Amino acid sequence: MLSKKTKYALHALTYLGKHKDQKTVLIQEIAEEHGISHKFLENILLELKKAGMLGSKKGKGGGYYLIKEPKDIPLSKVIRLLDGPIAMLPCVSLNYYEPCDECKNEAVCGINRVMIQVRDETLKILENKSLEDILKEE
Amino acid sequence: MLSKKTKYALHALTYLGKHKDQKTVLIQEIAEEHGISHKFLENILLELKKAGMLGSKKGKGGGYYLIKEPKDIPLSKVIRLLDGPIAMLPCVSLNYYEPCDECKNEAVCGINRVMIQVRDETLKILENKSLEDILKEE
DNA sequence: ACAAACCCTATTTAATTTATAGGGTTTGTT
DNA sequence: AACAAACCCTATAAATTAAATAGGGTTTGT
Repeated sequence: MLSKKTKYALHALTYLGKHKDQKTVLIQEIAEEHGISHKFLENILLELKKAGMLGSKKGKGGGYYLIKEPKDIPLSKVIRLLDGPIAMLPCVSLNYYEPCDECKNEAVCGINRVMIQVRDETLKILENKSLEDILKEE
Repeated sequence: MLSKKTKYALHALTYLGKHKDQKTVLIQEIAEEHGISHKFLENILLELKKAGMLGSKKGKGGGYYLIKEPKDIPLSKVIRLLDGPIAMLPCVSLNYYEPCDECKNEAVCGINRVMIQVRDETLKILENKSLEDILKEE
């Protein structure tokens, strides 16, 4: 299941997507809309900004705004950023690889092989769904 | 990522699948093979048994054995049993549904809609991969 | 009778996630 | 130039969940 961080991120991105005619949107506004703690959401928006999905403006009248087209923000990117690996096992993760400690020999592990297939097929899904798909449904 | 419980379950099932010529296999044997605590694994095998995937024999000379054909043990079943929902959000889970508490109106939530699609496609994958696929790779 | 091996429930420990705290920096307005 | 609004950053605490341990109970072959 997605962490709250990722869920909040998706809600925030959706909100920003729906208000992209405005120059900026306040953290407070998004937080209130979804009942999220201001400070917690702030950390999340910061991460999204560092990852290049959002821009922000400081000072009075500032706020956040989408810096990319919704179609260029795939779910895979958001999930990886806030939740980490998409793969089901560390030993098949493309971005966060680590050996599994209960696995004696990865080279001959059937679980590993099957999970690589699962990962590839799952990635196809998550790379093809974007913020745009969410916005189209609202 | 899969929990250790699920990983251990998959390793145990694989081990049992590779030894299905024997009548029974000891917990201890599987535990040692993969460096798992005997007691922790015991709990997991119990769950697999209650779910109808394994049989067991008590007393001296007893142990566990596969009660189903490997092709009839889909990954989706193992994951759901030990890890819970496959869906990414509680509000789109088929087996463990719960409303999302940060969602104001599920009926008009684009995230919900898209995650239903993701769930359906993910399920296709996990229902079509079975223990047999793992065994074929070893 | 005895010991091997599964069966069951409860508790403890460790890890991770979620949330809070507290100040720092930038910038528009007066 | 002062002030306040609003983003920026790091560290710590609280809550939740996952992982492991504990301790005995029951069955069964020899």
